[in-house]
Amino acid sequence: MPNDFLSPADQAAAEQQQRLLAAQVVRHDQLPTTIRTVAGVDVAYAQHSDQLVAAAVLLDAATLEIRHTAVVRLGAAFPYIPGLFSFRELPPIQQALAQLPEAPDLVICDGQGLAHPRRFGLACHLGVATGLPTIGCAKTRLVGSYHALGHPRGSTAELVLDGEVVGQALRTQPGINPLFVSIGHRVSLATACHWVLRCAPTYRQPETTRAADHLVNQELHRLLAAALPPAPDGM
DNA sequence: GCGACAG
DNA sequence: ATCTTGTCGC
Repeated sequence: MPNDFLSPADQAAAEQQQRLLAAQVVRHDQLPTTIRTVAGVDVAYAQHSDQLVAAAVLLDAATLEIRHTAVVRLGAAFPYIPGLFSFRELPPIQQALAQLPEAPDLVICDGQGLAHPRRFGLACHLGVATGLPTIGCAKTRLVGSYHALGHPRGSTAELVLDGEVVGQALRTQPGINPLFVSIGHRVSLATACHWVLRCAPTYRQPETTRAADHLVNQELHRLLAAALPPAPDGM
């Protein structure tokens, strides 16, 4: 019942749902004065399976050390369609987040926030659905255009769509492809970039995403191994 | 009509 | 995202 809005009857209904919920996105800072924990979420799946594996990881915001983790498995209820990504990945992600012993002060998502055709990417959807402050942090662009950015770590370039700044291309490591950061919910674009850069001191991707990615792949491999016929040990 | 298209 | 083998480098 509470998940009805996550499983629209068809594509048109899903898009209408996005237009409706997009009005609820808070684009300014409305998060704790002191951020103590930051969470990462990610999803993985096997091509010939309808099973989605999602993970939520809670990191200490000061040290970036892992404090808690949660992994869940759930059947896919929606196909992957660019622009309707959240209807596929949000259900398992929300379940994983709910399994954490405590709610995070901030969540960094693996996907877009406002940098979306209807200004309602995964990060916005998760934020509005949970009320948590969220940031969109994607590896590639979905919409908008941007100019070349500098090579140093921390260089940025505005991502523009229909004359509106919907995000920022942010270089987290010198000379390495930038990430695409956008507002999810209750976090301004400047603050979002600040936290993504802060969480990515060593690698291109923030530690939150890296930790969640590692967990889902580990769980996926366990699933695949358990599903395959036991290999004969030829000795 | 022809590309582009988060994960 | 997933599939897929080796290769180059710290």
